[in-house]
Amino acid sequence: MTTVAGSGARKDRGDTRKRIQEVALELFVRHGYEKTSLREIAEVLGVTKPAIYYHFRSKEDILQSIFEDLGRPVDDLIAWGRQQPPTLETKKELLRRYGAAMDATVPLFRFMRENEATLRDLKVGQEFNQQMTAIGEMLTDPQTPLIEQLRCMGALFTLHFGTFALGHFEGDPEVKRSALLAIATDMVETAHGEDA
Amino acid sequence: MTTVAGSGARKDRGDTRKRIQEVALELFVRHGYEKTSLREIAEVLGVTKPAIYYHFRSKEDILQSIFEDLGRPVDDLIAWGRQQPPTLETKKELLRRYGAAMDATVPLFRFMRENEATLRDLKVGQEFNQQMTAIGEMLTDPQTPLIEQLRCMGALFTLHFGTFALGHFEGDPEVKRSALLAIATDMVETAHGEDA
Amino acid sequence: MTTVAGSGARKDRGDTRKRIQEVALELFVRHGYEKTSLREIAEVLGVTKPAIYYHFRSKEDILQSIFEDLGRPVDDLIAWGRQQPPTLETKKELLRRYGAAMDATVPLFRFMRENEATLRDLKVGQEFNQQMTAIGEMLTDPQTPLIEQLRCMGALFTLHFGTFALGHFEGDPEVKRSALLAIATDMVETAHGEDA
Amino acid sequence: MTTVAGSGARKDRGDTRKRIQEVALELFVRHGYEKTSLREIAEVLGVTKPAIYYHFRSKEDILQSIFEDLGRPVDDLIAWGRQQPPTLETKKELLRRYGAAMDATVPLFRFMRENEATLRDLKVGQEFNQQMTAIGEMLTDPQTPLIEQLRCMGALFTLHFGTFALGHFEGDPEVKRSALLAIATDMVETAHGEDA
DNA sequence: CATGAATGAGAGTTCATTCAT
DNA sequence: CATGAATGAACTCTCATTCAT
Repeated sequence: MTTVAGSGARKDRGDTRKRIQEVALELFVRHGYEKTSLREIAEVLGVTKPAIYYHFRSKEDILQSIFEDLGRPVDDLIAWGRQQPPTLETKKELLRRYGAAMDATVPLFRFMRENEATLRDLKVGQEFNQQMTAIGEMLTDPQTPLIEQLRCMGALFTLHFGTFALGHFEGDPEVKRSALLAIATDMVETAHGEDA
Repeated sequence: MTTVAGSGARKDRGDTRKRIQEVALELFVRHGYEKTSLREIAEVLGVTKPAIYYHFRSKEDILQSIFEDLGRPVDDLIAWGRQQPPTLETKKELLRRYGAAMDATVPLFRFMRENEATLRDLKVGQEFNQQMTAIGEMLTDPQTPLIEQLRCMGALFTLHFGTFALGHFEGDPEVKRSALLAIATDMVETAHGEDA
Repeated sequence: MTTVAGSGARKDRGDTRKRIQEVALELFVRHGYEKTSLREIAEVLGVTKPAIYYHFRSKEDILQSIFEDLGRPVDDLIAWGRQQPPTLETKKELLRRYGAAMDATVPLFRFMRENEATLRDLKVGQEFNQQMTAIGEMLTDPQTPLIEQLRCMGALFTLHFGTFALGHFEGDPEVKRSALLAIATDMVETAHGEDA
Repeated sequence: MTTVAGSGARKDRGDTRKRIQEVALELFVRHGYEKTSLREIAEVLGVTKPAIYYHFRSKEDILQSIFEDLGRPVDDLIAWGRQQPPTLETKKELLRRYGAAMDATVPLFRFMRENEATLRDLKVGQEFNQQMTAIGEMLTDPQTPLIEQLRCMGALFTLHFGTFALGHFEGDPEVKRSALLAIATDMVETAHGEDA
């Protein structure tokens, strides 16, 4: 009935699953994970709750799947970092790539930051924590003085949390982003004893 | 109704209210605000739920009161800052005092950071956000180049979020704290064109 | 629609229907009727739920069909019994054949016994109850004293429920079964005033 | 408001808990455990579902509590039996008392029998099974021939399941009960080599 | 014959909150 | 000050069942 092949815009295809992820992430970001109910997600999508359960086994599973799809860039980044020599150049590249990865998935990162308590005992939250920790470890060299380790960590925080605060400042987004990266880079250079 | 400071020996010395706050904060920090139920709080305290409602009008009210009591140092800090000239020295002192205020109430700050999404539409969360913003504004001078504004903000982030990460590093807590403060101070000095 | 006995090589030899029955009975026995979901049955079979609905109109229909296929021996037994004279010899033969019928379909009987409450308002459960009652009536002669009627009924219960308890005793299954039958036979003989 | 001490019929007292148990048992017996919903129980009682949860932690907990209250007689019986010598007289007394215990709690026993599959993986069901097994073991002497062991078990089954079937027979309930007990007693006497 | 996708109904459970006492 | 008892609303999740394909 609703058939006919042709070109165009079908009501749904196999994209329901993806639409669930999109809507869920949007609502998770807006209201928080706990306060977003499946009823709400279903309502926005115009389907019923069980329809969601056809595609995902549980509410947590929706989140999990979002992370698996969107979190990959950071996973890749970590894998890449582990194969590089721990030089200053590597660290600067790490920051550059991390900033880019964040930028591509700001909502996900915002969600992570804002729901830390909730995610703590959700499998997915622990994985994310490990990601952050892993990158932190690549940036900080245990051989160096404490203050320099902390400075590298500060570089990461400046970049990470600063990204979310960029909205408070005026100017071209691209310019703001590279300014932020420049600051973070300065910090690791300072930590390595170079002149800024 | 509200506790009177005044004189004497009250039946339970009015500390029930305080105990509720303490237990609540501890559980809020541990499990998150949403996932902490009043039943749990009451159970830990060994009282019944209505007993809590005698002291507080709602769950949110408990949180509110905690902030009013514990968040005052930051309020005071902001008030102080507003009366100072916007010099480098002021900024350095701001960071120093902010670090000290955090230190005195780490759990509260941790809770804030980890429950941002939840708190966002709770009155108290907005107030906190204003606090952070207010301090940020005192540190950043809109007249200076964007990158230096961002650097000052990075100093705040480094200090703020770094505090929570200090546990990952070895060493005397006092030493770690002052190292962190030194880094933040470096950053605002750099922003002001001074040599680090 | 319904399977045709007839000739030839069907694509999947019509055994899908039978496999559904087998798996369903096994799960019904293991977890109970209510707690066995069609999803579970479908999963074990490696097919989808609608595939089951192709063969059966409803969950209850699956059960119904199992009974029609496996419950026939008892139906036949009842038909046979109704054509015999109500002698002691007939009763002994009834017990013998009932024991044999049970033995051939222990799982079904076990399922019946363990899900009585559930089955009560399922058509199939009522039919089974009528079976039990019918056999009971053939064994008990309303003309005889109450105690002897009860004794005959006790013979049936001993045989029926004892069968399920045989696992608790050691020994050759065949030996145990005939011992049980012997006891039941003793009882009806006693009821008929014969020496055991 | 609804106060006033005096004699009479108060709307509730502390008996809500007991009323829940009564209604629940009645519905469990009538429709089975699984098919009885808390909504139904609440509706019959004229309260809301959470009211039930104030008194019981879960649906299973309701059942558990019913058993703890009503199942005690059998527990006591088992305790008593374990302190007696394993004589014929003891066994006869066991049957007598078991019959009496059942009679006092027919609905509970009926419920057990009819919901075996459901209860199997509910803690309470396992406990009940142990009860039955315990009494069976007191009646059967492993030293005697298999057939006599089975006969004793048959005595228990006759008494147990016969009790539920008594409704099918006419006559004074008291008379029917003692007839049933007499049959069971006969059986254990026969097993002990005595003349019936 | 079979599947992917969806639905309506309802389950058990928990929550913040409110009375009368 | 505090309790016992209860409520309304909402939650996550599961079920048997039904389509169009």
